[in-house]
Amino acid sequence: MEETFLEAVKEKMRQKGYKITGPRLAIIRYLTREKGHPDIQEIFEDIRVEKPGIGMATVYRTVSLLLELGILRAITLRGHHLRYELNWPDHHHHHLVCNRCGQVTEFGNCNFQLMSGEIEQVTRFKIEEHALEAYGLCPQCLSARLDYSTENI
Amino acid sequence: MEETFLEAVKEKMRQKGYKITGPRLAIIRYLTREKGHPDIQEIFEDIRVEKPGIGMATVYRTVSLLLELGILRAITLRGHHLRYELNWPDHHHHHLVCNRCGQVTEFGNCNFQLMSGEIEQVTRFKIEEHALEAYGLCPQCLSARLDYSTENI
DNA sequence: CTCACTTTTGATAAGCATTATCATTGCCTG
DNA sequence: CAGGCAATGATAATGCTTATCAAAAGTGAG
Repeated sequence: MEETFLEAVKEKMRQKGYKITGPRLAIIRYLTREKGHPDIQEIFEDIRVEKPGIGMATVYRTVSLLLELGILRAITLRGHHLRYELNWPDHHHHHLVCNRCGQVTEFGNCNFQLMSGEIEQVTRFKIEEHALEAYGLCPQCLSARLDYSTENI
Repeated sequence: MEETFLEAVKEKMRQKGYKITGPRLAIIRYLTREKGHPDIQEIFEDIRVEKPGIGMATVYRTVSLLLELGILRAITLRGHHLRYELNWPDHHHHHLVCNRCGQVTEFGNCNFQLMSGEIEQVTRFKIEEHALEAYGLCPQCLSARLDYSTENI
């Protein structure tokens, strides 16, 4: 899976005439390993562990290249700074963010298509994509809060 | 409606001990008039028409105050910079963004509650809020594109 | 395999947006 | 209406992102 994806990425870069360099490969490999939603700073720091000489500018340039190629997707949660995730094929999902600890979970249950027809009729837009974020309390913070309420009875 | 809302805002500010000043009032009044989704620069420029002496810092400070009080909501569309809209009571809606011209339209048809139960069961989160954005082509850009395709036949 | 060409890299400077500082102004309570 | 303190506006400082440029590295031809 990871290897197939990596090959597909390389092929896409070759097609567009971009060179497959050490820093770029390191970043792509890191992103296929990392299953979270790192921001640019985290990417930089993690990559530096294995490639100490890498520069911040290269990380910025590589990230925007991968965005342009559709390999990477950017998400903003609560309007905070950008976080990134690989755009795995056939992995439609959305994000659930804990209001207390900030933990991000993915969920796949999305029946947006049930609304989209109606929205298209009302607005006359032709909808191509959508993004959904839900905010609430994760199981850990939920039980912590329940404990706290109990204490106060 | 606008006046009632304005009074409610003032009351909330008084309760929290914030002073009701000229610049703050001007910004709130502007936001109740303006029905779009201005960014901080637009707010600054529009306010300066009626209050030429106002400083950018005051606009930033007032916007974050209004966000803190829940009077204003921030939205990020496509991860671009923040835009703002008043948090009118009982006005649940989402945003539809044109991929070509950037026009933003609101829509109210949202049946998120149909998914939320299932998501809560699967993830064990307690969902409190959600945000949905749809991207596509607005009616104008849609017909422009159709014309264009026709030309190429 | 080597060379030559072109892109990419890393270090650094430059550019913007946002936040902090601080003397002055102006709300608000008594 | 006067005193106290928060808010303002101008400006400096900060921090994130992009631009610049010489050196290094990838690629394709021979």
